[in-house]
Amino acid sequence: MPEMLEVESYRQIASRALGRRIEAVEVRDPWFVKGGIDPDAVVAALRRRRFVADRRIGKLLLLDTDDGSTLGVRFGMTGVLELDGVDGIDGLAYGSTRRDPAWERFIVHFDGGGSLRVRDARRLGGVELDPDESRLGPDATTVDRTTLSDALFGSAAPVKARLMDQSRIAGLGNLLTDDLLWRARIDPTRTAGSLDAGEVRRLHSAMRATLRVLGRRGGSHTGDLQDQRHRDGHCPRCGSLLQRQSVGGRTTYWCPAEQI
DNA sequence: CCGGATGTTCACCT
DNA sequence: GAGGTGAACATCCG
Repeated sequence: MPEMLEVESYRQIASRALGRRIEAVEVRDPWFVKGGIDPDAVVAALRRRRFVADRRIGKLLLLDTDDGSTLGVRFGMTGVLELDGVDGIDGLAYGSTRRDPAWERFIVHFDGGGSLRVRDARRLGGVELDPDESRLGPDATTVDRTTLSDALFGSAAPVKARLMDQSRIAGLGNLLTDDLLWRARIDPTRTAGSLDAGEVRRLHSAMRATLRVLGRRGGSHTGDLQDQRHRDGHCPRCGSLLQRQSVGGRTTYWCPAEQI
């Protein structure tokens, strides 16, 4: 479920835990600890520390401790962050809201009884100590037109694949990308490097608009295309039958009449 | 029952 | 080197 809009919501929830003393850390699922580090090392790094800053780069949530280390959290497709029993997705449009204690993979207990919990049914997410932030491009909310243009320049890959390449631009997932390409009226299969200046301009403003509008509406599941993401789905603007095809390894929907 | 689902990583091709 | 494909992870939903 989480793309950058959801993770941004998680960040805001996590910010309420800043300054609290960490009493204990529970690694319910050792497999959930990434980066080739012993789960005990993560526990030791966080014990008795406080989180002093909350950050987000794309879909990666970063919590800095007063000790100079950083806890990185990735949510995969089904990860949810919960603080003191409140889900970071409350208030967002979401699929299943089921809570199964078996899905709790990583728990930070604070002095005074509160807790920060990472729940992930499919285990596609994970936590990591001091993740390599340099592997991510700039967050999509900060990308200007020149940066976008540079990210596309000279690439033979489909423009959609390039937009979702987290090392170029961080944060855009499958749903947001389909929606912004629809808004920009650009065919997702177009070669990234083939877009002219006017198209890059359109793409950039569509990207900004999509993040702003969907952020306000309640997340990446509130896109204009969302209800039509199925076989026989139609373009919300012109009514054409949507094209459905795998692009950049992901199921992609677009309007063959308008997106050229 | 079957196919597909918001993500990332990796092995293996072309 | 660049890009594509499929697998893996585990579960839910239509």
